[in-house]
Order: sequence, then structure tokens, then C-alpha cells
Amino acid sequence: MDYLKGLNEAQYEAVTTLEGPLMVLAGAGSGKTRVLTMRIAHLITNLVDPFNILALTFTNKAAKEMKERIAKVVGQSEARSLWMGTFHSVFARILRSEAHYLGFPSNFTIYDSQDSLNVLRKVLKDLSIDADLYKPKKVQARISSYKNNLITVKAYFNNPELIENDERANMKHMGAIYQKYVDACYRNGAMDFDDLLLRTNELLTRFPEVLAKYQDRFRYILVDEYQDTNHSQYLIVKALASKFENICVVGDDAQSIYSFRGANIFNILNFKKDYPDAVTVSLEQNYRSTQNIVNAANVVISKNVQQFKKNVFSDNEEGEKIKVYRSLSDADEANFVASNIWEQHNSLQRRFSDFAILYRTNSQTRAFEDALRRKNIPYKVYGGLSFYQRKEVKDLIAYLRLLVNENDAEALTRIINYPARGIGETTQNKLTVFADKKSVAITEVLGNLGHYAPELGLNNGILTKLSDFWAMIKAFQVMLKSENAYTVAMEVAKRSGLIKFLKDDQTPEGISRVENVQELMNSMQGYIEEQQQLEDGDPSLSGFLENIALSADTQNDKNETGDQVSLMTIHLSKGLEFPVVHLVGLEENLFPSFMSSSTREEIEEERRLFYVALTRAEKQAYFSYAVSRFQWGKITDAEPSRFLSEVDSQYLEFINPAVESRFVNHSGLKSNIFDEHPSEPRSFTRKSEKKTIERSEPQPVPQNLKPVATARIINPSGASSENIEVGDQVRHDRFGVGEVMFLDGTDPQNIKAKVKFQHEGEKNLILKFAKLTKI
DNA sequence: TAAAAGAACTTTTTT
DNA sequence: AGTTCTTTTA
Repeated sequence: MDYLKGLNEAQYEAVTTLEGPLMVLAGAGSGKTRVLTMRIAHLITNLVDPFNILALTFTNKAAKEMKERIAKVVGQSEARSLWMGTFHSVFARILRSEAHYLGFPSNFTIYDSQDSLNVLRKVLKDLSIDADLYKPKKVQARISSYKNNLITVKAYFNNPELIENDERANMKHMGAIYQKYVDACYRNGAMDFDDLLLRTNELLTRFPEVLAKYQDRFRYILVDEYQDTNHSQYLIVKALASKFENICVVGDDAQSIYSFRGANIFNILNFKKDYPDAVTVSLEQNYRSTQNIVNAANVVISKNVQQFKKNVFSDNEEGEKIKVYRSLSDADEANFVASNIWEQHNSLQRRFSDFAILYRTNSQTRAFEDALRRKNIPYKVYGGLSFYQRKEVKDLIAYLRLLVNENDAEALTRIINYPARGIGETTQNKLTVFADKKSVAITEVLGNLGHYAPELGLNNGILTKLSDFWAMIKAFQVMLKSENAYTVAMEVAKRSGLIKFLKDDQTPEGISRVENVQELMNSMQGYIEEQQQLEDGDPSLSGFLENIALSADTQNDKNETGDQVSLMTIHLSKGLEFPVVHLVGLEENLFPSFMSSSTREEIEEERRLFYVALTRAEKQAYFSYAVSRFQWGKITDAEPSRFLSEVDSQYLEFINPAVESRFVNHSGLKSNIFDEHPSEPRSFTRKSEKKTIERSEPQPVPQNLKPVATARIINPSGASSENIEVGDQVRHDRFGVGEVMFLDGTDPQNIKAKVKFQHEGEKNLILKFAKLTKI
């Protein structure tokens, strides 16, 4: 049992206490993943059949990594039959095999938030409810919270308090909307993310034999990131564990950051109440970070009221102080970060992959991408608008979804007239109304046009178009029986006219859309090949569709090994670690977000978010903030985040360069701790410098001097692209530096260039639009 | 009916 | 600023 060596006392206890309820409170960096991995390995070595183990993780990525690590200890074949994955993916799988209990088809579609929002918009329209009063997003959030708290439509109408509550919020139609939305999903044979949990609960409560089956199967249950489970998840775990009570939950209340998604921190805080016999183990030694980082993080989190008492400490070196950089603008901040990474890469020989840039909102990525690209620093953006959410990708996926589940009305509306085939809004409305009146599915009408035609009141031209469309879908479905998913998808892309339609658009955007569809095809092929190698793989089309619905960005996972800087939101960084972390955008109203600054609970969650971010760092942490920032299309002034002043200044070092101090008083900031720690004394010379700059700005530019601004504009209208030749080194606004591989076309208005970019690969660009600059 | 132009809204975080 | 929904025009 080599794997037990090298564990500290607490870790050893957590790994070897196999029976009964166990709560592991794992402070940041305390070797949580290691404990979980070893614990599962230990179970298997102690002759527990892996088939009887269920391990629930927070992300698919975490599950995959953990499975690989376990396989190294106990061997590939033993690890395979382990059930490990996110709540959503594990229970989606169970729901598929038990779907008949709930009256769902086993090939039900999984709606992502965008899909469910579309359905909701339609429901609002059908009920003639003003979408201004009932903002779809708000309605969606409300329904989501019902579902996560196990309030079904029936339960809602039986609960006067809830109804009253919605009436007070001026949303008295919520019940009706909720009902109609649930009905629509049911009719479409679809479940949204929350349904995967809610319906699992329904399955386990309504059908004791199903519950018994899975209770017997999952004798040992482990839940990672327990602090971020919601009520619905909590109940599933509780039900499954109630027979054997071999339940191990691992988490850290200080790292609960998903309450906006219904996560309930009391699940972990009250674990002892649910299982009075539970053993609690605290892992407090942080092996990841320097003392300075751990101490700074502790000071901040101690401001929170609601938490377990913990004493996280580090025996590592004391380490450097956290550097704090005040910048003028978002662009300035990004430049600072990029230069810092560049310098450390050169002088300290750090790898690019040693760095992470963490931010609160996805919209902050752009500035950093620009700055990194200018310095030719390779990087990878995690999360953000996922590849699978792009319109052209979703469109092709909608076709595929319809093949698998033809009741999916949402997929049907998306593509029935895309690309345009003369089935316009009027026709679609007629169809919907007619189908409603006859209470049959639209697809039923489409499938039996001959039968329904006399009553439909559509002319022959339209009827032909409809029957052609449906014949095409049917042909794809037949093909799916004999051909593999990739071949069918290729055929769909061609025969539906989608590819041709996209190819007709020769703008750079249009070209990139075609590339995205190509990329989707590639990722599909990759998926099929991967699944074919697995014994229990599922290379089918529906398997692929489920995979992309439940895991954010599989397509990028291939080139993960490269040496590149990681950019991601703090939420996404949970569970990861980096030698150097740049925590950026530390400003009031950004972090903490303006959306969650009103109540103490909200601020406490933001503070935990700060704690998570800081404890990602192993050796060095950098904080930065901007005095003004470009957002919502204009420049906004910003104040430093309150979290900065909550870090005791003994852990900080302020590093503002000299050039900047002339602007120090420029922003009209309220006095704060940062004015007490100027990086260098402000002199009169500097102040007067500032004055001259300010005064000179409004003055007219002297005739004999070339204004600097004009001199910098190399490419005002794209005209300079004209004398570009094959072999030239060029710079593109978005793609960075690259080499022109070849040029095509004689019409000066329509010359295409193939450019090989250093980081973005080869792109086909149209010179007129690409605004390439020769360098 | 489809493309083009204009208006409105957007930004919190994700399975 | 960028996207998406809405209205106008051919």
C-alpha cells in the first residue's frame, strides 16, 4: 500500500475511514484531490467492487483527471467500472435508462440555458404576456430556483405563500408560465439542466424499486465540492446514501461560490445534523502556497461571519509579498500583466503555463488577449462563450437533435427555414396554431401532410416545400440507422444547404463560420474515435449530443499540453493551481460585482471568491486594478476593490512605476489606504508635468507639427493592405502576427490571402476587410 | 419573403 | 463595443 505513504495524519484518517458518514473539511491547497483519489483506490484495494462506488465531482474535467490518477494505482480495468462524473452527467445517464418511468423517451434532448430561454420566450408569447414586465432571463432564474428547491408545478399551486410571494414581486403569472414551460419541455421530450436533478428526485421518490436498485448499487458514495451542492443535489445524495450511510463529502465552506446557481452552503454546515455519527476530518496544512499568500488569504476570509473555524497554515517558505499594481486603464493593466509575464519568462525562465490571469467577468478577457498577442505570448482562454453556443454550430446541432428526437420543437423552429427555404413566419404560425388546435405535434402534421392538407389552408407551393423539408429529415433519419454519426452529420451539412449558405458569405466572419462548422465536424470525429476505443463507449449521435450539452469545451482539450498562459474566470479556476497568479480588475462594482454588493450574504460570497482566487497561487500573486475602465461603450471611473484594503498591508508591496505617478491624483478617488503607500513620493515637478499635459490637450495642433495621433494611424481605411505580397510578415487586429502564404484573385476589391498566424493557425482573409499591416 | 438598417439592450459567475 | 431583436425597404 505504497500510496498511503507520505500522507499526513489527517489525510491518512480521511483516506482510511471507509465505513460510515465522513466529512472532510479540506482547506485550500491541503491535498484534497489526493485524498479523494487515494480513498477510492483504498476502497478498491480493500475489495470493494468499483461497480459499487459513486463519485460525484464538480466538473467533467475533474472526474476525468481523478479517474486517470486512480487507474495508475489500481489499474485500468478496475477503474473503468467506477461511476464518476458530475451530478448532471451521472444522472442524465441514469435518467436515460429509467426514462420510461417518467414518460420521457430515453433519447430525450438536454436543453442548455439558451434553448430553455427560447422555449420560455415562446411560452410568454403564447400567453400574451408582456416580455418587458416578465424578463425572460428573470423568469428563467425564478423557475430554476423553484426546480432546485424541488417545487414542482403542483407544489407551487399548493403553496399560497409562494404564489403570494410572486404576486408581491409583481409576477402573478409565474405559476401559469411555469406550468406552460414544463409542459412544453415534456412535449418536446426535453429536460433542462435543473430537470436532470429534479426528475432524478422524482424518479427516486415515486418509484421505491428504482431507489432500492441504486441504493444497492452505490454502496460507497463520495461527493466532491460539497459546499456547492444545491438542495436538489443534496436530496439525491441523501436518498441514495440512506441505506448504507457510507457517504463521504469533501469540501470547504470558505470556497462556496455558486449560490447564484442554488448552491446551499448549509448542506455542508449542517452535515453533522443529518448524520450525527459523522466523523469530521479537517485538512488544514496548505502544501500549495507560500506563507505570505496563505496568511493574506486568511486575513480576508476571516471577515466572513458564516463559517467553520479553521486554521489553514503553510510550512512552505515565507515567499514574496503580493505585488499591487494600480493602472490607468484596462489596456494599461493588460500591458502590465503581459510585460510581467514576458519578463519573468525571459529572466526567471518560467514557462508560460506557470501563469494564470484570473478575472471576475468574461468580458475582461479582450484586453488581455490583445496585450498578450502583441507580445506574442501564447495563451488559452477557458470558458467564455463556448464554441458550441455559436449560432452556426448550434444550427447544425439543431438538425442533428431533430434527427434523434423529432419531438424537439425548439430544434425544429430553429432550422425549418434555415437556410431560407420559403417556409416563412406566416406559414410557421399557421402550422403551430393548427397543431395546437388538433392537439398533435407539428411533426405529426408534417409527417402526414396529405391527410391534413385540406384543413391547413396552405397553397400547393408551400405544401411542396414543407413535404420536401420533411422528406429530407426522414432521409437523414434512415441514414442514421446504417451510417455513423459523422457521415450523417456531413450529409446534413451538405444536403440541408447549410454549408453552401455559409460559404456564400465571403466576409472574414463568414469564412470563420464555415471553419467553425468544420471544427464541429472534427470534434465529432474525435469523439467517435475516442468512444470506439473504449469498451463501454457510446459513439452514437445521441451520445455526442449529450456530451456537448453537459461539458463546456471539449473541443479545446486537445492542445491543453502546450506552454501557454491560462485566462479564466475565478469560478473556473476552482480546484486549479498556478505558480504565478495575476488577479486583475480589483475594483468596486467589478469585484465585488455591482450585482452582488447589496446584502451581507452576497458580499461574503464575493469574498470567498477572492479567497479562491488568491489561494490558486503557489509562489507569487499579483493584484491589479484600473482607475478607469472601458465598459458599456464608454470610459467609467473606478475605485479600488474593498478586498484590497481588507488584505493587511504587511503582505503587500505597491509597485507603481514612475511614469504613472503624475496621474495619481487625476481620478478624484476618495482617500484610501493606497494613498498612504505611494510607490514613491510625489514631487512638484511631476505635478506640474501633469498640468502641462492637461493644458496642452485642448490646444490646436501647431501647423508645422504632425499630430501624433495621425502619424500612428497606419491603416485608416484598409488601403495599406494593397501592396502586401506572398512571404510578407503581417499583423492582424485579432489574429496577431503571421506570414502571407499565398494570394488569390485579380479584382483588387476581392483579393483573398491565406495567412499563417503564429498562434491562430492558417486563416483565409479578404484583403479589403482584413486590415493587415505589413511589418 | 429576405436583406438591410436601426434600435435596444447588455455584463456576473456555470452544469 | 458588440450583439440581438425590431422595423423598414426592396
